[in-house]
Amino acid sequence: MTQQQDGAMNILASDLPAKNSHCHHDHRVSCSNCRLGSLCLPIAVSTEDIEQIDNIVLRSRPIDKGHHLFNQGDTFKSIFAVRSGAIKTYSLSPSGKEQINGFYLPGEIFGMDGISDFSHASSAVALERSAVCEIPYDSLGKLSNELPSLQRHFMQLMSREIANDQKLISLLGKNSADERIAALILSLSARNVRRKYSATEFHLPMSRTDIANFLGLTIETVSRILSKFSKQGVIDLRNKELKILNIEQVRQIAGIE
Amino acid sequence: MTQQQDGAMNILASDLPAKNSHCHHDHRVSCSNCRLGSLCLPIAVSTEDIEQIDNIVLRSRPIDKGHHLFNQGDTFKSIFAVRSGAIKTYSLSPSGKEQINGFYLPGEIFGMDGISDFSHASSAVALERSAVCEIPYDSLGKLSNELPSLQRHFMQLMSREIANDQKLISLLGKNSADERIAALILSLSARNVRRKYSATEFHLPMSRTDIANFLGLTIETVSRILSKFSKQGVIDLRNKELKILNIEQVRQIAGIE
DNA sequence: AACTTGTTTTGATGTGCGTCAATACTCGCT
DNA sequence: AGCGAGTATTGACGCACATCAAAACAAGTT
Repeated sequence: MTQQQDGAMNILASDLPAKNSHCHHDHRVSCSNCRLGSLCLPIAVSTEDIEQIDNIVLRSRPIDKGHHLFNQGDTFKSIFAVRSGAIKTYSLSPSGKEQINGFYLPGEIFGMDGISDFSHASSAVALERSAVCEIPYDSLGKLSNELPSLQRHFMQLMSREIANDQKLISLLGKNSADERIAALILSLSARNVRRKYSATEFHLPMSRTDIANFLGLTIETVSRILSKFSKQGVIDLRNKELKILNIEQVRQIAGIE
Repeated sequence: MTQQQDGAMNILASDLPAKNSHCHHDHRVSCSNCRLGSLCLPIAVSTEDIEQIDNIVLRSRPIDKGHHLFNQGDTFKSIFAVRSGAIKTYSLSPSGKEQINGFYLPGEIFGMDGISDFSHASSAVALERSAVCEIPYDSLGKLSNELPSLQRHFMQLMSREIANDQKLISLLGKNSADERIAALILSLSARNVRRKYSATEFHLPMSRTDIANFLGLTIETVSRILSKFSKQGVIDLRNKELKILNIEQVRQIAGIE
């Protein structure tokens, strides 16, 4: 039943358990003062432990829209947490087609696909001016040995990524275009709530093309369906500003309840 | 380039790095004597360490076709390795649709989706009479603290699962029915090779319905396309016995090279 | 061997979404 | 304010795959 509610909400990105503190908008700010509060790290970490984590986190200056954090094939060194803005990760298939694997919003972690063979299986690019925290993997590994709760949390993040990917697989394999788009809207809404923002009114950081690519549709289909939802009075969409007018109906379309 | 080759092959299941030894057909046999040889555990593990692993692994008696190892929602306690037979994992969407997430062959690990919230996000069922090793997660966690290489290996397994899921996402989002089926055939072939069996002649453990479900198609489409491949002389398929007659052409259809 | 039950194949028809093409909007630049 | 390049919308049409339906096959049971 809890299953049900979360169901179509978390199709994207690592929807991490709302827990501890780390990372910030100002790129010099420490984890302990981070406005994202309980999104990044495990709640079980004590105050002095947070300092240790602070020490290994690299805080870069903001990344401009369109700039890459890493590219497919790059040596894997770090995982990343979004502080502000939005990131997409994508990979190129052998035949050269781009597939977007996820959108990552503030408080979410990405870059974990590179662990298995020490090279990134995807590329990561900023959808808008963004700030990220970089967490070197070897330091994290060492620190995990001393802080079991950190290790457990990290495992959970990866497991959650798997569970999310599998929801997306189901969405792509079984659902109509209407359902996919409704599910995406609900996912973004839920993640916005987690960040203490409005459930019904927010900015879409990605282009229509990105939405289409991510959902396995064409840009025309996405556009048409969004227009249809607008005409039906389910949403109000002007360019990238989305207002959900009837969230119950969005849930119905997505096929939950 | 290595990317390319592996590309459409590993769309399913955790295609683990061919490494160390553990697990067997006879359900009493220890990891060190396991015929699966280098598939399960990290190569870096020394002889006495393997004994430690041996001690925590539970070897059940064979599971009959159709019997479940765990169900969606069950408390997560263990991960599993296939010793013989074949397992599928699937999850039910909120609206009750079944989605197969992966097929697992001997030497492959499954059940890692339950770590994030201590409950399984999917169900696992035997496609034929199968034997599995069960590895309790808490014992594994403790042991990992002492054996860093074990921990690293486990992280790699999870990361690989993520990478595989993402290949499947790409397949479902971007590829035609022909391409999907060709990719599945290549994946099974590659995994068969890893187990030192024929690349071109093997048994399909799953039904047409399962193939269709997994690939986001209907059973009729799967059947038609397999018939077409047969008529074209690309494969020879009698019931569930598959012979690949022209693997180059299968690669071409799958869209690699 | 005949009967049952489930699985797979094959055919005829329909439709959701892709493709192609043209128009409209947005935003940065000068 | 006006221009230009990217991005989004809308329409007309076609096709790949789904749906519906029936026949063929497989495997176990008596």
